[in-house]
Amino acid sequence: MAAPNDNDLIARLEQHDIRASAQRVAIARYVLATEDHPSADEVWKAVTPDFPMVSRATVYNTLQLFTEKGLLRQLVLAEGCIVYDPKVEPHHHFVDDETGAIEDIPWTALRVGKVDELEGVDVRDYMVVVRGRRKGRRR
Amino acid sequence: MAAPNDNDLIARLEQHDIRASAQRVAIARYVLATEDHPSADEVWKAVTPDFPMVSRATVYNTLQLFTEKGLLRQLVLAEGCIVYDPKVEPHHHFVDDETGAIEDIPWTALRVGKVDELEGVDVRDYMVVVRGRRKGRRR
DNA sequence: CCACGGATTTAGACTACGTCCAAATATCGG
DNA sequence: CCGATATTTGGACGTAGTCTAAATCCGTGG
Repeated sequence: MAAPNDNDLIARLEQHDIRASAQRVAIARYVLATEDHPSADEVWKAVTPDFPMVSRATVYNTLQLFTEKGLLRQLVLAEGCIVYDPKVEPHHHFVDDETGAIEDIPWTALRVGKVDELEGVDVRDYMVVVRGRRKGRRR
Repeated sequence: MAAPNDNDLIARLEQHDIRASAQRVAIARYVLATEDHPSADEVWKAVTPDFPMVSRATVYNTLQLFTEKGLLRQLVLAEGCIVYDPKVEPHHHFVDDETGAIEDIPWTALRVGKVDELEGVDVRDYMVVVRGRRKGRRR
């Protein structure tokens, strides 16, 4: 992931049908190269020192645009954003894309293998998170 | 999940070393019986109509307490809490419990089975979320 | 070269959510 | 009943995210 130069970035944006404005390139420079998983606000904070006058709204809009165009993925995994589950035994979760509702999936409904082969980590807990939509819903 | 009466709830709290105050029972009444996966604020909003003067701080503290005592689980899955990932191809994630850092796990490092057997859902995407701590870290 | 119109960006107001703290209150053991 | 401890309170505070109307940018056709 060698730091791409701006021409590469611009080409990449245009391949995805995105007009390459200065702000968008500045945002892409950071967010397309990072190993982190930044929140929108973290992206804003990271971009701002180099490009002092990007407004928050632009960063939020741009990240949304990049996601629609397939340059980024949104993960619902932000630390500090907690939801409580009264079912304490292990189970998996389904998240409905339309409503955001979270539903339980029984532990035995899915099979996960090779977790014990992961290197360098003490696993406390794991689960599968499935995203999609429920079938047979009135649209 | 027949609505448990207050005596059951009180017994359950005490089994977990929690003193059963009126506020705690009111919170437990909702959060231990729900099928939803409410955020702390949603719990507060749910409890407040029946028990008008519970402060937000109490709800937050109590949920934290219930979690420590094993009555609840915290899920980092709150809708609207988004983090961006420039790696758009499928992969899994590891979340470090100490730092909250999110790291990628290659798709092939884990094996997930039976996803296609899930009933009633169109799966768009799925991943394993592993939580734990990295080994061999200076503490 | 200029003017036009759509695309993009902007500042800042606004809301929601979560944290923190010192003071008030409730509860328990003796 | 008393004092000590546990619990709750309200309200101030900070941060993250949304929204909007106005300003600006930029490619295109004339």
